[in-house]
Amino acid sequence: MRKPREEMIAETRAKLIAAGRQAFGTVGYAAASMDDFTAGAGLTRGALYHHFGDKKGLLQAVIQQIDAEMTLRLNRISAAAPDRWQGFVAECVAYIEMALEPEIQRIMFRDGPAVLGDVSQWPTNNGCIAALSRSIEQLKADGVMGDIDTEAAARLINGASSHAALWIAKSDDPEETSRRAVKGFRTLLEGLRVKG
Amino acid sequence: MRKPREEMIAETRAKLIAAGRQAFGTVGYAAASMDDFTAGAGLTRGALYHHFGDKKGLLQAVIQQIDAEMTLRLNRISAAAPDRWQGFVAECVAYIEMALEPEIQRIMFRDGPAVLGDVSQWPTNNGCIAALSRSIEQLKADGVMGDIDTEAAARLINGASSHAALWIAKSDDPEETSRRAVKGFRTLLEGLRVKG
DNA sequence: ATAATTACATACGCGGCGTATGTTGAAGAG
DNA sequence: CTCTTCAACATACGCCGCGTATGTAATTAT
Repeated sequence: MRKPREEMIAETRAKLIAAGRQAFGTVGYAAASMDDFTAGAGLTRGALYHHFGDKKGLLQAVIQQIDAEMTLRLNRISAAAPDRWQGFVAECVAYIEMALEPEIQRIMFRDGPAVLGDVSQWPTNNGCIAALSRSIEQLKADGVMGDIDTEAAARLINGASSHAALWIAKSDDPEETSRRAVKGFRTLLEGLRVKG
Repeated sequence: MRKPREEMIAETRAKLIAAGRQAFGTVGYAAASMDDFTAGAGLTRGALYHHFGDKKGLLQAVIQQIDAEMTLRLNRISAAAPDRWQGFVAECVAYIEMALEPEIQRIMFRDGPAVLGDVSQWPTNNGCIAALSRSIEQLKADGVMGDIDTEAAARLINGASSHAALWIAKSDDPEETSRRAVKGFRTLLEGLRVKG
């Protein structure tokens, strides 16, 4: 075995990220004790501080991982659609649905921004914004979407989506609320489409 | 002086809310030490626990106060507009601008949701959502806005606004970004307007 | 082979939160 | 008017969690 060392290190990092992700996603960032969830991974806080600097550093790594997964899912969805507009709409709806998952909601839309500031602002994890922006750019090039600032549109849609998800998740009847939200969302997007 | 007692109590409550608001709005909820900011108000943590139960209780009171102020401002703005549609747009733009104020941004859009969950969900402080909903309801009745679920529209617009504010506040050039955001936002709203 | 660095674990102190326990002064009963 | 009671705070205590400083074993470099 030439380099089991690096593998062990990567494994340790992965274990810490997984443990943190689990804890952050369930009890939340503030209530997650580093002693507890590192012990759960068979490690100590020493390892965490060594690899990630501090608790926020680990959160950052967790967010980066989740963002990558979300971006991948979004890209697959838009690629599978019959045309660009439908792909775009499907992408937005999927974004809402992802935001319904408790782990994503808690880490990406709640604790993340609260602890690290606006997460989508950093260079490392703007994957979802970037994915939305690319779709919008293409739609504008195709003449399907009217004249609107690309990044502004991406941000606004992103905000509307995440808030819609919060609304749905907190409602008494998530199923019904989800239908209302998605319907309203489609109407909103339709308003951006060039009429033909 | 008939009842200086109740006045003293109300004053104490107001002092605590003011001190908490100041601390939460500047250093943030998590970093705000109850010992510190209560001492700054000439009180102790004992008074805080007596009146508000715990730290979250105080945050709740602070949020309620700010929400009332924001609602008042929104209502005045929409009332001063020449027609309902312009009033609605002005209301939305004002909402973005309010969300730019550091105190509002920090307390209402960051720490509030992170600590208490979706703030707009509670009965006590959905003032801004309610204000938006009323405007939308009237526009629909006037035939100016198309068929869209009122609450869904209010939520989506609310989400887009607050996210836009975050984007602006964090950008390198807030002035320029603000122009882009507001312009994009107007375009988005225009898509909801019935064409005539 | 020894030195130096990496990858963790252990130990310590500090600050903050929540609670349990005073203490004071005002309102109500007789 | 006095005594009781209770509200409105202040004080005191213990626990937990974070960050850092330090220790240690294993790997790499020379």
